[in-house]
Amino acid sequence: MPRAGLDTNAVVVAAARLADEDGLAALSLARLASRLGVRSPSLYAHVDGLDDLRRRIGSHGARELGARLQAAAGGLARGDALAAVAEAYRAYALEHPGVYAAIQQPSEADQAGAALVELILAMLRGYGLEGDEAIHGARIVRSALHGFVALESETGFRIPLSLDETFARLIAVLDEGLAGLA
Amino acid sequence: MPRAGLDTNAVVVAAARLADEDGLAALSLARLASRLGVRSPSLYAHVDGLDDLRRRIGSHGARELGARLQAAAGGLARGDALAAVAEAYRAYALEHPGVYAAIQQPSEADQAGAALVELILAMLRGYGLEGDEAIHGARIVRSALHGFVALESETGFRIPLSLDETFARLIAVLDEGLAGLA
DNA sequence: TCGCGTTTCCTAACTAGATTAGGTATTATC
DNA sequence: GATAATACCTAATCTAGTTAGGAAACGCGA
Repeated sequence: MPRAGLDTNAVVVAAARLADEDGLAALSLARLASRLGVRSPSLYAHVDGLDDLRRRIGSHGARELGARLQAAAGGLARGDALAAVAEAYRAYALEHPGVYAAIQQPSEADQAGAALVELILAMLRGYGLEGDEAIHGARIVRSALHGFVALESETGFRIPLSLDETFARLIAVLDEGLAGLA
Repeated sequence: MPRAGLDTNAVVVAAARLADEDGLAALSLARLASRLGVRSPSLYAHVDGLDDLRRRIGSHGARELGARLQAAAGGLARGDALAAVAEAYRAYALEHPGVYAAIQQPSEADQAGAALVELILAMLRGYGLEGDEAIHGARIVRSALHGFVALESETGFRIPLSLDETFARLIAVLDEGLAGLA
């Protein structure tokens, strides 16, 4: 019988899709294998178990998210850059909730996560932030964006009131706050 | 042989401790049972399975966190109240990482979560925020606090630079921002 | 084209953990 | 002291992850 023709990348991509559809917690090797038309032990040829798979989804996602943010920020500065990056960040998390959750998992030596921070740091230079102060600023931006997005995608916000408006105000508060830090 | 004398509350409390020690993901009925000196099926007399247990840990935690924040805010207003609540929030999450994670799980009709929002809304009246604007403000505060705390407890911040200082700046940014929203 | 190694994939088997069914013994209540 | 409620147990089932070892497809050089 013919082979499925899988490789590590195909497995990770399919797993990412599955995680986005049903949630990262519902991702299992058994379900992934059946979706790929393969038995679960076969996945071990491409991936070193479930933990490794989740880590790979995370770093795949971090790379993808980084590219999106990079593209969004292109050519813009200060408030415009911040707004564009924030929108792109939120959009990615909503489109890819499972992958986004996987990105958050602690994994050592993840250069993709570091690249995200670099990108934000570059943006903060537009606010006149350098050195330690820029790092504080980047952490604040990440905290705000991650918090909003995590609460939004886990139904943490229950009151029926426009989340778009809340997010716009959050960006405004960050913009002012970063200007104030400099 | 004598009984262990468990009830639902004792099970939930022990589970919360276990979750804080080893992480919510590592919480299993088997480990909990063995810690309680009981076989795992016995837990079903007190709790309706692992999902139910996690939900109970979450609402137990939400109640506890709410009480801490309430106590922290007592008698203070505006920036002082905000700083005290923020510190208490962060301290709780660091002391109880497993329980804090459980609080985030979506569970319908959780009046404890709603109480948290009420508490923040009350605090925002000090900033002159009412109605929809107050709700936006509360969401922003929650986003910032949750984001910081989530990243901190999952080792999301890797650069060696004081997190206390970052947190102080975050509070300052929120304080200014809330004042600006009114 | 043949043979060769590599790689993908398989089945069989083991493990741990959640869960259900049904029974026994302890505790509380009258 | 009898009776009901209820902790708790063992036995058994199910799902999922993982390991071991083998067979078939693929790619490549002779």
